[in-house]
Amino acid sequence: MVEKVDIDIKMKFLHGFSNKTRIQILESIKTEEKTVTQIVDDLNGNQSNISQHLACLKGCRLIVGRQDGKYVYYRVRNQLVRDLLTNFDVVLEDIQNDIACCNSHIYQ
Amino acid sequence: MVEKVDIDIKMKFLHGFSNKTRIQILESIKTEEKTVTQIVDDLNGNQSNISQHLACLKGCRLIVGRQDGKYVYYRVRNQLVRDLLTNFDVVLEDIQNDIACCNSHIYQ
DNA sequence: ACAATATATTAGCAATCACTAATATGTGTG
DNA sequence: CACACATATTAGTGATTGCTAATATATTGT
Repeated sequence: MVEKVDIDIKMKFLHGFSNKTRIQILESIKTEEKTVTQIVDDLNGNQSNISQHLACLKGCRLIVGRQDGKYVYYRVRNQLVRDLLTNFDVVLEDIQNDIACCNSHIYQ
Repeated sequence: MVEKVDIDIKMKFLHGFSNKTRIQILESIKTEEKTVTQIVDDLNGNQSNISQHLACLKGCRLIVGRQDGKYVYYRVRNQLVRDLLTNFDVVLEDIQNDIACCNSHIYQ
């Protein structure tokens, strides 16, 4: 049974998924925690930019960080969030199949 | 098994969830199809605005519309998308519980 | 064909967002 | 303490987004 959720908290949460860099970060740390530098290298990104998106994802409660010496390791919050990320791909695969079979659809 | 999905198509898809009005539309038609006017009334929204978001959601492949006379009925694409919407609430409930128990967390 | 209703589209503007560069903070090491 | 490295923060700017109002298109009934 799913309880009522506040729409504004929900939007803050969903905001986490609305940017390509953030999605790439989530995918990068979906199965293993990584330091900021590792993520920056992974995405071939800008350190400042990645740090900002990490702060955003942390604010959205999608990831958690732990400090270890001079490194900060980030990981996806928990299995529920990982499942949600997988669920995106499941739905997307379904959509892509549909687009593939029915070329009468105009993909805007 | 989940296949590779194109990141840009994925972002287009996820864009559908990044706006409060669009989420409200999705929730409004999650279990039953509705006309544009019904949705406008439901959300107490602006007709032009809602139409634009409906076009966006259709482009994201999250909803489908069918014309019946002078009405257009919109509904959530399929069960997979409905499940995804439910999944949002499941994860969110978990996050809210966590915020509720651990007030040492600063919710920015 | 005309009026009424339903929906879509367009244009313009204000608000939000994402990026870069520069700088600040924090942590370990010689 | 000074230096190197890791990460965070800030400010500024260009791009994207979402809203409203106005208008266009489509469908039905008379």
